[in-house]
Parts: sequence; C-alpha cells; structure tokens
Amino acid sequence: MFFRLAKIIKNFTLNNSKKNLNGVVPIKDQCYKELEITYDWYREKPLNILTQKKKGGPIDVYKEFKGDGRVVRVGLEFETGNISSAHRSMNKLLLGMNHQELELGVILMPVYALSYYLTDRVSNYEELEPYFELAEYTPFIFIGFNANQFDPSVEAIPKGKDGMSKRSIKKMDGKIIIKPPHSFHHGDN
Amino acid sequence: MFFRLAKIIKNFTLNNSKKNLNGVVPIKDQCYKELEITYDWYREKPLNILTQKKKGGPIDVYKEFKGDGRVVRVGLEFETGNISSAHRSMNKLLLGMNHQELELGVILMPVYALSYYLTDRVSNYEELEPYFELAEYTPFIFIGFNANQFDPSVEAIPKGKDGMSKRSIKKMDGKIIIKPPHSFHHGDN
DNA sequence: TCTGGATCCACA
DNA sequence: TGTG
DNA sequence: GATCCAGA
Ligand SMILES: [Mn+2]
Ligand SMILES: [Mn+2]
Repeated sequence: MFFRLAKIIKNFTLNNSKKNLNGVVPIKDQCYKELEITYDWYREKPLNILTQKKKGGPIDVYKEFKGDGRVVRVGLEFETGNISSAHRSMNKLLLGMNHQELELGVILMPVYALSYYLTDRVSNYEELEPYFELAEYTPFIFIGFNANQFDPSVEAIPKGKDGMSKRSIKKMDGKIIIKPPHSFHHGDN
Repeated sequence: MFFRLAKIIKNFTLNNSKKNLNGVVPIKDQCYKELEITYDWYREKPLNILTQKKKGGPIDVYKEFKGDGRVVRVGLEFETGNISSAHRSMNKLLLGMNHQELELGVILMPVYALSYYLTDRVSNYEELEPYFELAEYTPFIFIGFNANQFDPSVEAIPKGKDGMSKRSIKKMDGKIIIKPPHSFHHGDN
C-alpha cells in the first residue's frame, strides 16, 4: 500500500538575468494553495510538545494518511526563508517525530541552482545536506526543487521590504525613504 | 578534576529606552576578545566532518583542555544572530560531537529580557529552550546572559557598520591578523 | 556561485 | 503580545 | 520569514 503525498509539478520560468534578483514569497504561496486545495493538506499544524511547552509555532503543512487501519501523520515544511531557518524547520519536525506526533517529516526547498537567482542566502538543498545525518534515525525526506526553465526576459518575482531591504521603513534610524511597492505578481503559474 | 572554561562577568549597562534599540556586534566582540586573550580559546575552528563534505563553515570558538592524560575538546558558539541561526549553531556542535570531534558543546546567547532591547529576533535562551532536548544524549551547555543593568540614559549600542571595526583574531591553525581594536563603550564596563 | 551573520517585516 |  | 552585509 502506498499513498501519493502530492504531485505538484508546475512549469515555472524564472528570470536569470542577475544573481539574487527574484523574491521568494509568491513561490510558496502557489505551492501551499495546491497542497490545500488539490491534496487536502492542512496549514499551520501546532505540535503538542510545543503547545505544552507554551513556546514555538506550528508546522507549515500537515496531513494524516489513513489506510489499513492505521494513520501516517506527515509534517511538511516549505522552506524559502534563510538557510538558518531550515535548521529550525528540521529541528521542529524532529521534535514532532521524537514525540510520536509525526511518522514522517518533509522539507521542501530550492536547489542551489535555483536559489542563486532568489533572495540571497535562502534555504537550498545543498547547504542543508551536511546536516541530513542528524535525522539519520528518523523518517525524513528532503526535497530540492528547481525552476523548469530560466529566461532573462520574463518578469522577475518581486521582493518584499523585510530586513535589510532598501524599502525597509526603519532602516537603522531616521531617514525614512520608502519606495512604492510593485504588483506582487509574476510570470506564469 | 575540573577546568574553568572561562569566567567573563562584566558589568554592562544597556539602554532600555525602547524595544530593539541596540545593535549586537560590539557585544560579541568584547566577549571574543576576552576568551582569546584571557583564556586562550581559538576562533573559527573547522570541523573535519564538514571539511570532508566540503560544505559548511567553522565553529566560533574552540579550546582543548588537557589533563589526566586526556583531552577535552570544547566547541562554543556565541549566538547573537537571528534565533534560527542558533538552530544551525546547535546542529553544527551536535555534528561535531556525533563525530567524536568535540566532547562538549556550548552555546552562549542573550536571555529574552536582554534580547528585548537588542536587534529584533536575535537568539535568546527561552526561544531555543524547547529544542534543548534534541541534544539530550549529547554533552551540551546552554548559557543565557543578561545585561547587568538597564539605564535609558546610556548611549545605545550602534547598529550596522557603525558597530563594526575588525580587530585581530586568534585562529587554531592560521595566522593572526592584526588590526587596531575600536573603542567599545556603552555606559560602564 | 562561500558562509555566518545582522537587521527589519508581516500577521497572529 | 510572539514566531516564522 | 525575508532581505541584504561583511569578510575570508
Ligand atoms: Mn512555518
Ligand atoms: Mn516554511
């Protein structure tokens, strides 16, 4: 017996005219919608262990697969935050499995080749890879995804005004210079 | 038999006039200097396991304690980066211990009360605490530190490049680069 | 085309 | 508020 | 989380 966790293979072309050119938010939004609508996964599943400790947030996506009189609970983290954030995601899933709240953990992230054209230092498969062994005795799947195609002429994915962005409102102290936001849309999908 | 890892207790007053007001770089600089100069720790120790995998950087601080015919290798991470970065630090130290390259791992970070007045989302003891159990079977010490005193009238710790100014660091197997230290004064200490 | 930050954002 |  | 920064 086996289940199809999900199958989301979209054709997706990315502007590759410059390193770190594209933002990352619209990518995950697309994937979450598919998981929820097409595959009935749930968003933001809290772990009991963290609820009990009254500290820490939920898991990105969650689904219980039922069959043969048993349940397989799967926690999935879609990672497009900073690579360090991927360590937190992995640790959170490990916590859930260590406490028998999950039977399987999954992390979905860009491969290096893709991340090169996304916001600097976002999570990528290759950089987390040396740490996969920390999940050696835990059911875990690490998935790296790439764009289907690169094309310097398609519209770039817009970025937000977080962190060190020049569009940040605070920017260290006084001088507030906010640039107008662009439409949060991109190419196909 | 026991060793004093280090004892750095400085009086340190922080401007508490506003949330997230202070930068964080000068704090660690001070602590590193003390560990290197007073206690002979080394900076930036690469782990063999990561060197072999040709991926991943070094451990912040490292020292080998010798006595009774054995060596106790201690890896220490001073964490003032984003809380997610603390997960990477923990994972890296776990990797070192899992591979018998370290006998003890230490993470030094602000307690929540202190982090409240530092750059938003920096590492803090309370937020990493729920994950301590991932190091349950590994020799590990988590240390939270606070300011000694809060005073809305002392000068705030600068953020950004204002707080920078590289000085010399002592590496385990490398040369020592010398550069003049910058003045570090926020209140007393 | 490496790597650990430091700093700010959005929304509970 | 706290957390990704 | 998401954006950039600084140094080797
Ligand atoms: Mn999440
Ligand atoms: Mn996520």
